[in-house]
Amino acid sequence: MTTEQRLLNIFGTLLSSFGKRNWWPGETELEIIVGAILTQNTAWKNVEKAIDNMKAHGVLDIHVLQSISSQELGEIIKPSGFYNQKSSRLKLFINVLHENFNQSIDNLKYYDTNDLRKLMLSINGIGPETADSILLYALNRPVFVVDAYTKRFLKNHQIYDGDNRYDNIQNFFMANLPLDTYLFNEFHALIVCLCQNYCKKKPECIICPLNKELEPS
DNA sequence: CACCAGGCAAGTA
DNA sequence: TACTTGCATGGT
Repeated sequence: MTTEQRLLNIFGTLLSSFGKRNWWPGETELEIIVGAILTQNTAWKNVEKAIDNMKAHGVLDIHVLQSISSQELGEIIKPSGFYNQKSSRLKLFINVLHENFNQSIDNLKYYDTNDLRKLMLSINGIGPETADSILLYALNRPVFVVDAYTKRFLKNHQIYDGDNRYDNIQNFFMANLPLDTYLFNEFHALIVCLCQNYCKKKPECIICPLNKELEPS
């Protein structure tokens, strides 16, 4: 069996076990981008509170975000933690939209995926996972998102034997799967779902859907 | 009480 | 290149 076949089998098992995840939660591109920054090392539940606060205060808007002070924004997003860092990071991203994209997320669509990724990685506070989450979930680009769950999943199920570097793990998926936005969207969301339910620690993985599939009795 | 959560940057060896 | 630390709230 090729690596591609194995990955697609795993994807199929996860999809039939958990169903479509409908990621990313968020009604607009801006909300997805904001969520991607706010969820850095933070439980999604807390991000929801912060985003609800932003909506209640009417600041989930690129023009309002441009004019509001970093301190004031920090108070609003407090439940998501690291609020001083994150308010600055949000404003840095908004600044790029104003200076390079004529104050419109829509203008991002005219740029090449690799150029956009480099630009985003040049913004302080946006690392590879945040950049790729934005590219995949807000801008629908076929980019595979790697996170702590992905690494645990690969290790626990002995799928990948390369090193632990982000770009190499990402390349493992992208070199062994069709570059399909829907596939990458659903696959990452399913890995998160798997790890949140079964793959927390290695022993618990014995009962996870993947092992049931691999060990027919 | 300790530990973790959909990371990142800056500093150290 | 590969660790370590600060950032901070809220849930288990």
